[in-house]
Amino acid sequence: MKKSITIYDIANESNVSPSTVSRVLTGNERVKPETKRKVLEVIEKYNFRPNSLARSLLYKQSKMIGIILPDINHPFFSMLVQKMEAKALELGYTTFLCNSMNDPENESTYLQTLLDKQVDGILFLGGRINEVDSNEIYVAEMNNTMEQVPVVFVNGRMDNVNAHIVKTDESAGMYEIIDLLWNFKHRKIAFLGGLKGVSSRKIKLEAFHDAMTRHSLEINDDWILDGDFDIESGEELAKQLLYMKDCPTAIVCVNDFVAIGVIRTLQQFDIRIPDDISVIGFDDIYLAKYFPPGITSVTQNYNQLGAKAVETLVELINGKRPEKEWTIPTKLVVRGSSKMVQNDKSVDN
Amino acid sequence: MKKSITIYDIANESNVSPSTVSRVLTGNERVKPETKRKVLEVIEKYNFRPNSLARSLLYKQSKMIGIILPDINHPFFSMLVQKMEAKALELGYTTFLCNSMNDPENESTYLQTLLDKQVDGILFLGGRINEVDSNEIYVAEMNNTMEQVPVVFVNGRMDNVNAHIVKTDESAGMYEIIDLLWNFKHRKIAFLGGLKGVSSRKIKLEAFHDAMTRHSLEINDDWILDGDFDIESGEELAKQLLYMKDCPTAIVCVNDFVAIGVIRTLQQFDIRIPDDISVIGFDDIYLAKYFPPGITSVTQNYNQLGAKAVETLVELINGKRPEKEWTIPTKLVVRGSSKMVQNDKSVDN
DNA sequence: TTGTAGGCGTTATCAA
DNA sequence: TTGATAACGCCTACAA
Repeated sequence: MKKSITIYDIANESNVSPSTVSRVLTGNERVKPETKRKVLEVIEKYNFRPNSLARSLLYKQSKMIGIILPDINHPFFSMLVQKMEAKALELGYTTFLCNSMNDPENESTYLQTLLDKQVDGILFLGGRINEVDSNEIYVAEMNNTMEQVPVVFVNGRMDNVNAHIVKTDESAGMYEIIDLLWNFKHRKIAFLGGLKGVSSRKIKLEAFHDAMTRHSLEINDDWILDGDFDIESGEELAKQLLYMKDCPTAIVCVNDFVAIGVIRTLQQFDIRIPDDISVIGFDDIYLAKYFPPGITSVTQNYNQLGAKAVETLVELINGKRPEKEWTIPTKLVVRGSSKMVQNDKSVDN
Repeated sequence: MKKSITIYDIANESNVSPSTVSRVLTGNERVKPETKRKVLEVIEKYNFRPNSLARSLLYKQSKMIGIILPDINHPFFSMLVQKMEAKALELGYTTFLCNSMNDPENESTYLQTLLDKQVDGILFLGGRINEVDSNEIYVAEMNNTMEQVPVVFVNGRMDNVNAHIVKTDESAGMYEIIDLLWNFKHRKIAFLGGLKGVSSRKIKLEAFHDAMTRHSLEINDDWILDGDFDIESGEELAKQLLYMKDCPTAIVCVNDFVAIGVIRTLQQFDIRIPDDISVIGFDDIYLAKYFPPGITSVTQNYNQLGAKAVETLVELINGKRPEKEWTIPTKLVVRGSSKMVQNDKSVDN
């Protein structure tokens, strides 16, 4: 099928040596303009391009960055990955995407595959670096990986793994949310969703506690429910909430998907959003703006987050010493799902 | 940083020759159990793994598949890509993702990059293979690419490019939609969205015409509006529709995003979905199920589509002769956004 | 300015 | 059963 053509072929046809062709290709050394022209002609003619595998072998760098993530089908990751790819390209790297599908074994396999393929560095998102308690084996594996190639964690960390970290300020985002709700006179606030033991829930929940306490707001533990990160979970948890005698006036969700589920379920029970209950999401996915009544959410500044992660990794690759940990600010986006509490109204069921 | 360790190191430490180490690694030839054990021990000790670049160079195959697509951030593609990756992995290949961001220049660059990286085959989605009129330069480029490596088009084609094609039966999907609407007694049907000159619009629109004619339904050209494939476009087009004296009772959208936009706008104008107007989408993205009132849509059978595309490509790589063109059936999913026309109701404005 | 030779890490062939 | 050698495609000293 593919009679792949090499510098030797080009050299033959141009009546020069392979090294001269190579020189023309790299431009690192000078070649007589005339021979150069001749060689370029032949290169053009055959549409020749050097085998980057052979080059990588020689240079000991592949100009590839590996990205391990749980699931590209989640808008948070697909958005982030898109930004990362763009930044990597800008810096002369291509990216190698690996969906672990949240299976730690897949993560291990991919980690190994990426090393085999000689990527110059790895960006790790979600999965094991998002577990509150890190599994010893995975810690060992990560550390072993990091001996071979630089690794940057995005929005996560692992105990006993001294990786560089780039993350969004999820805590600050949560403070903003509670501040908003406080200003909107909400005093009865719930926190819904997220898997127990997953740090993106834990971080937000801790900030939730802090912020509530700071405003001297009482925390009702019945209103703090864990589940998962998807729409179904939001629906499920909202129902649980509705069975309770006392209901909150505002619900903070671990992400926008949960918020969507919550909103759907509440509406099915004829509870109006935001008139009866305010609902807040997190991540500001594309749909947050469009899902009626528009979801108040916290944007993770995908562009900055992705770019900084890639930049940090590339600096490490180049032997520089970037910040060990870098935090990207978040920003609250207020939309229709939240509003000021109306004194003349109350929710009972 | 990375004092990369080679079979020579392993050979030295095990007091055998590099070739023996290689034999242990590949398992292609027999080695004395005792030496094998010894070598494996050292391999284990250093956590050694062979450099796959070097292997690829020798084998002239990288076990990598390139995927070029417009934008991973669109649920249609992210879902599809996820399935493709899984299937590729199953067949022993890793995937190399490239977001062209709908820029033909990026497509060209990536095509070249993938060849440079010696991928064994390329899956091409969207972009230039989705243009009704193919640009000559891109045609030439595609043909040139196909001389070097097998290429499979997914849901697209190009004039004068004789590539293998795997696609969903978008026409059949549209027939199903019109049949449904017919059974629901709709007689006034609109078609909204999609860029003119993009084939995924053209195919659906042609099927729309066919199906309408088949049912002897009159087609009102004012109700056939083009725009884009996103939510904003759906909103825009719905407004245009509302300005007209006569309004359809059902709106068929080029995809779910457009449908979401249409539904939003109609609801803002106090038009009830589906009581006043039925709205149909296409693609059955994750959110179609959850966006109130639930969007009736056509699923593209992502799993089958992705798997078949990868299988076809891998067969080509292995010198087999798969079907030149393969069509995956679609399936209509009926949800809350469509219903039977109520005779006692009419929509005027 | 250009050519020769050696090496990047691996595997396959051939000989021992 | 094992080792030496050449080859994959490219690049860079070094020599000419």
